[in-house]
Amino acid sequence: MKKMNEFGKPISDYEKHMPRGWVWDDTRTFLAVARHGTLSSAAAELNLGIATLSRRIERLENALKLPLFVRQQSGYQLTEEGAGLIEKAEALEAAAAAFTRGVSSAAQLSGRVRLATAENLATALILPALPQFYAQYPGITLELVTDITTVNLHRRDADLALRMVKPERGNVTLRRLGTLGFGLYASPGYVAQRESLHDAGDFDTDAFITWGETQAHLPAAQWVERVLRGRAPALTTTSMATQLAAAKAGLGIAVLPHFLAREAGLVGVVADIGLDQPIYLVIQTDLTQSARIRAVADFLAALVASNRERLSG
Amino acid sequence: MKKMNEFGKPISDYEKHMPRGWVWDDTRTFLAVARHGTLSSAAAELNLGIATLSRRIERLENALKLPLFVRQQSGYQLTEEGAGLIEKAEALEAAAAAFTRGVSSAAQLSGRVRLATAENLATALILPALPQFYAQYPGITLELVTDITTVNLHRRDADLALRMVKPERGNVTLRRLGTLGFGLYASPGYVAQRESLHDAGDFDTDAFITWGETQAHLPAAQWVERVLRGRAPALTTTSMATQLAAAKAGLGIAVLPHFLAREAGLVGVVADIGLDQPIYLVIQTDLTQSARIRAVADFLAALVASNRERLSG
DNA sequence: TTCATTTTTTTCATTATTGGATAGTGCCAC
DNA sequence: GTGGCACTATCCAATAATGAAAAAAATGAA
Repeated sequence: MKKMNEFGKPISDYEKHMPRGWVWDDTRTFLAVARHGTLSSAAAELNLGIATLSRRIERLENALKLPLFVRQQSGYQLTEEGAGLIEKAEALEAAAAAFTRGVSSAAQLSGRVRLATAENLATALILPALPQFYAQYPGITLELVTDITTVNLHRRDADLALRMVKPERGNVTLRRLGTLGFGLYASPGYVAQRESLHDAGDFDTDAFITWGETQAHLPAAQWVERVLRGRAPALTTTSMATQLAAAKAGLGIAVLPHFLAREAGLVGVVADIGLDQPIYLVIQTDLTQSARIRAVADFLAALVASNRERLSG
Repeated sequence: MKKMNEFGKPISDYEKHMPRGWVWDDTRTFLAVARHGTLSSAAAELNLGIATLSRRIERLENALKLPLFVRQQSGYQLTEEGAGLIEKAEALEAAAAAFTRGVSSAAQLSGRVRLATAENLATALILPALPQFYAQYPGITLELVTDITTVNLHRRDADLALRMVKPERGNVTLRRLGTLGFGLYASPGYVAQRESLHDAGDFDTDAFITWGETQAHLPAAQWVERVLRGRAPALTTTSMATQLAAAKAGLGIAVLPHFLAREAGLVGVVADIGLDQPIYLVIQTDLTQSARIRAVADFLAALVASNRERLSG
C-alpha cells in the first residue's frame, strides 16, 4: 500500500523534500509542455529529461496551489486554470526574448568610453588620430579625462587609462604599450648662451622649470630636485603645457618628452638622462570583455606602436 | 601562482565545470544585485547566500558574453552594458509579477465546469437546484453533459461525473454520495389489470420495457433479461425518458428510479428487487485541487445528501 | 479478452548548486 | 603607513536537481 496524501493521490517525489517556491524558469517549462502536449516532445525541445519536466510542473503546481494540467496517457492537457495562465506566461517569454535581443544590442560597438590620460598625450598623440578612430567605430563616444591627479580607475572615473606609473593595486589589467622618452630641453637662445659658459653635464648655474608640489612625486620632478641641490627652481607649474611654454620663452631647462619638445622647436641639453618611462594601458579587469572597451584599447595599442620612434625619442 | 585565463583573470568556480546557458532566474539575480549595489544586501533580499549570487552573476556574464558589473570594494557597479539591460530585465520582472497576479485570478471561483451525468438526474435533480448554485457562484458556468454513452472522463469530455458505475481505471478520485433506488413500475391501469391475473412475483406473462442493445450492460437491463428468460420485451429504447413514457402509456413494466416513477404517477409492482445503485461522484484527480471544481463537487454532494430519502426511495 | 504501443511516474546513481567559514583585497581614517 | 572595516572570492560539506532506466498505467487494436 502506497502512502497517500489528503486527496488520495500517491505522495510524489516533490512532496518528500519540501521544495522552494516558484522559479521563473518553471514558467518556461510550463509553456513548453502546454504547447507540445506531451512531456516527451517538450523535453526534446528544452534538452531536458522527461523526469525533470514532470517534477518542475509538479513544483509549479504546488507553488501556485493550482492544477495546471490533467495528466493522461495521451499527454498533458491544460486545465481551465492553466489555459488562463498561458497568456501571462507568454508575456514572460516575450520579455525574456526581448532581454536576449537587448544583449546583442548591448554587445554592439557603441556607447561611451572614458579614457584617462595625461593632457600632453591626449592633445599631441590621441587627438590627431581620433578622426580615423571614429571612422572605424562611429558608435563609440570617446571621453578624454585629463585631470589625471584625481582620476581613480577604481571609482569608475574612467574605463581605461594611459599612464606612466604602474598601479600597484586595484582590479585592473595592465598592458605595456611602449616607452615615452624624456629629455632636458630649453629654447635655442638659452642653449646657445649656456654653451658658452660651461659643460653640458654641469647644471649648477642653470635655471630649471619643474612641477609644483602636488606633482613632486613624478620622476621628472625628483630628478630636477636632485640636480638643484637645494636651489630654487626658476618656475614651478602644475601643467606640462606651461612648462613647455616657459622653456620656449627661454626661462630655463625643463624635463619634457622628446617628441613634445622637439615639435615645439626646443633644443636638447644633454642626450640622455635616463628618465624614459613605460607607457601602460590600464583597464578595469571586469571591462576587458567589453567589445567597445577592447576596440579603444586595441586602437591605443596600435597608435603607440606606430609612433614608437617618435615617442621613445 | 594562481592559474589565469586569457585575460589575466583568475580562473573561477564557473569556468571549471562548463556551465549551462542562461536561465531566467539569473535575470532576477541580476536585478537584485544591480539595485542593491552589493552582493550582501541583495543576498538578504533573495534569501540566498553571497557566494551563490557571485556565481550566478558570473554565469550570466559568461552566458551573455558581456560584462555586467564592475566589482569594487564598495560593491557591484553596473557597466554601460549592464545598465542598458536593466530596462529589459525589469520588463521580465513585471511579466513575472503579472504572472503571479494571474495566478490569483485563475484561482477564482469562475470558469466552465463540465459535469457528466445521466439525463434523468440532470433534469429531475440538478436542474431544479441550479438557480441556487448560480446565486452562490455567479462566476461558474456549468455545462451538463448527458450523452453518457460517449462520455469519457479520460478524454476530458467532462471534468466531473455523477455515475452509477464505479470506474475501474483512470486517474480519478471517487466519492460515494448516496444511493439511487430502483423498482418495477407500470401505469395504474396495467397494474390493476395485472393484479387480477397472478402473483406480484410472477412475471411470466408480463410485458417489459427495457434498454436497447447498447445499454445491455446496465444492471436494470440484465435483471429484465434474466426475468424474461428468452421472451422478447415489449419495447426497447435507449432513453429512460422514453421508458417512463412507455410505462405511463401502459405498455408494460419498466425498471425505473423510485423518485422518477412516483413523481410521474406510476405504480410500483413489487416492493424491492435489489437493484439499488450507488451514486458516485467521479473527479479527475488532477482537478480535485481546483476551486471551481470543488465548488461544484461540494454542491452535488450536498444536493444528493439533502435528497437522500427521495432518491433511495 | 490480451497484446503492443505510448506516455507518465518512480527509482537511484550522478552531477550541479548551495551556503557557511575562510582567505584575500582595497578603501578610509587616523 | 598602519589598522579597522566592509566587501568579494574560494573551499568544501550538505543539499537539491538531474537523467537513464525500470515500472506502471492506459489506450487502441487484434
